[in-house]
Amino acid sequence: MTRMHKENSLSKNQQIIFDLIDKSPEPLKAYTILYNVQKKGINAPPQVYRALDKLVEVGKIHKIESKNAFVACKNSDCEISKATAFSICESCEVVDEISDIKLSKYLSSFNHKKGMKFKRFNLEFFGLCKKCK
Amino acid sequence: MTRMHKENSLSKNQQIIFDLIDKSPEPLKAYTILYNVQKKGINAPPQVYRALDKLVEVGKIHKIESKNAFVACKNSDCEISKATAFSICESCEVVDEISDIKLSKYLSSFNHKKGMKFKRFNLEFFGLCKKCK
DNA sequence: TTACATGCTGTTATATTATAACAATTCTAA
DNA sequence: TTAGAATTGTTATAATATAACAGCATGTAA
Ligand SMILES: [Zn+2]
Ligand SMILES: [Zn+2]
Ligand SMILES: [Zn+2]
Ligand SMILES: [Zn+2]
Repeated sequence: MTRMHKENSLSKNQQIIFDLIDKSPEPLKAYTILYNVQKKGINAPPQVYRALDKLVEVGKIHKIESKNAFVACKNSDCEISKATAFSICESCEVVDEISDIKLSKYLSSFNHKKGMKFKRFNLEFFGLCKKCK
Repeated sequence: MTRMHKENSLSKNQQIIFDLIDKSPEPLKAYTILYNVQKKGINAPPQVYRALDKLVEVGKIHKIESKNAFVACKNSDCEISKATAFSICESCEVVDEISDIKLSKYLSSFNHKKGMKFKRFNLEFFGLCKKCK
């Protein structure tokens, strides 16, 4: 495989899987991804999960924890995913990444009474989107 | 089974499983729960998951989505779990439910630009607890 | 009473999500 | 060019969660 020199580049499998997630209008589950990349020679779950792990690590995608599904970051990689917020429609299941500076600042500077210093947060809002309400 | 008349009461299985979670200093996973209640005659996963679903629904417990584990609500049942926030230590895995009125109000009144009205949120903070940092 | 609806239970089987373990190859920096 | 790191490919298995069906208890309506 033609490999570029460094840092920002994704490996072959990572790129294939990122492209699929990035094109998708909805969060994708790991096995949905697997079925959709088998034609590209990715045959087994570990190949998918490894790529997903890496993509999450570098902030190219996020995991929607309440759905076990993955979306591409729409938000300059969220400072490597330290501060993520999503709106999730309980009816049509559409997920949008929220990018609200005030919200992000507010939560990033939130300090726990018990002396814990937070490095990261994930926030998931649920409701009905415009179309569904 | 002796059935009480209504509302607040939990069924036998629900009570057994709630008691176990409530006593636990840490979040419990479904199969950990299963192993621990087999002596009480709860033998199969659906029995556990059904009780968990109900307990979540009535706000007696919460699911920590990033860990697939359950904790008892420490916070007057969080208005039936409409507004939950947790701190999670990435080292020792201790989880605390955050009850911060200002935070809760701020998030409950947060409105999405795209016109979505939120009914519920779940927030998970990650970091190192006092002991681990 | 009978009939029906609801909620809980028990059970088997299966679906879905995720990782362990190992071998081989490719990339990168020195 | 060579050693380490990252990535890949592969098989098997672990961990998490639900489908489907049957039974029983309670409450309510006919
Ligand atoms: Zn993002
Ligand atoms: Zn919708
Ligand atoms: Zn609570
Ligand atoms: Zn800790």
